[in-house]
Amino acid sequence: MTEETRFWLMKSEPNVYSIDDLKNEGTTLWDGIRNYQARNFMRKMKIGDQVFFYHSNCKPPGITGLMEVIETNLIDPTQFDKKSNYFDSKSKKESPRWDCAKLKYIKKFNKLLSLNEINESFKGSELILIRKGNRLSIMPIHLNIAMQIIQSLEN
DNA sequence: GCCAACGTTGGC
DNA sequence: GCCAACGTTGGC
Repeated sequence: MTEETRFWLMKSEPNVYSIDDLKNEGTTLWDGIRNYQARNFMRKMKIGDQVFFYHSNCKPPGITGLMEVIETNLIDPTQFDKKSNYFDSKSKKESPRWDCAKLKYIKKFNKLLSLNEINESFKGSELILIRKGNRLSIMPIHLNIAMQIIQSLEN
């Protein structure tokens, strides 16, 4: 990992799509993002960026694994799929509104870094965006914070 | 452009 | 199930 490595965090509910699902499949298209801020962050992703996999809406919520960006700027197919929960009637084929990145499984950490522990460790830090009330499902993680997260998970 | 009503996320 | 903290929609 180099100094230029960039880090992100992506949330998913484990009963919808978990780190174990990703481990089994190897790669996944991160589709279904319907929040502009999250989409815009995803657009900034570059191949090789590292991404923390965060399990949300479960007990306990927290960081469970690591992924890597392997493709970017892919059209999200679910926006045109009438059977999908993510179908968007306002999105046109000529100008798709939603796109996504493709992620590769890197590892599942031996332990979970719970939201509690994250909040304890990074109390008052503006560098981490996970906090009560932040419902953004994709967010950048500052390099210093990412290093501390990895260190605490690999010890 | 304002804002009320409504919908969603996600921790608790 | 509750509800805080948003985001979206649509009338005006």
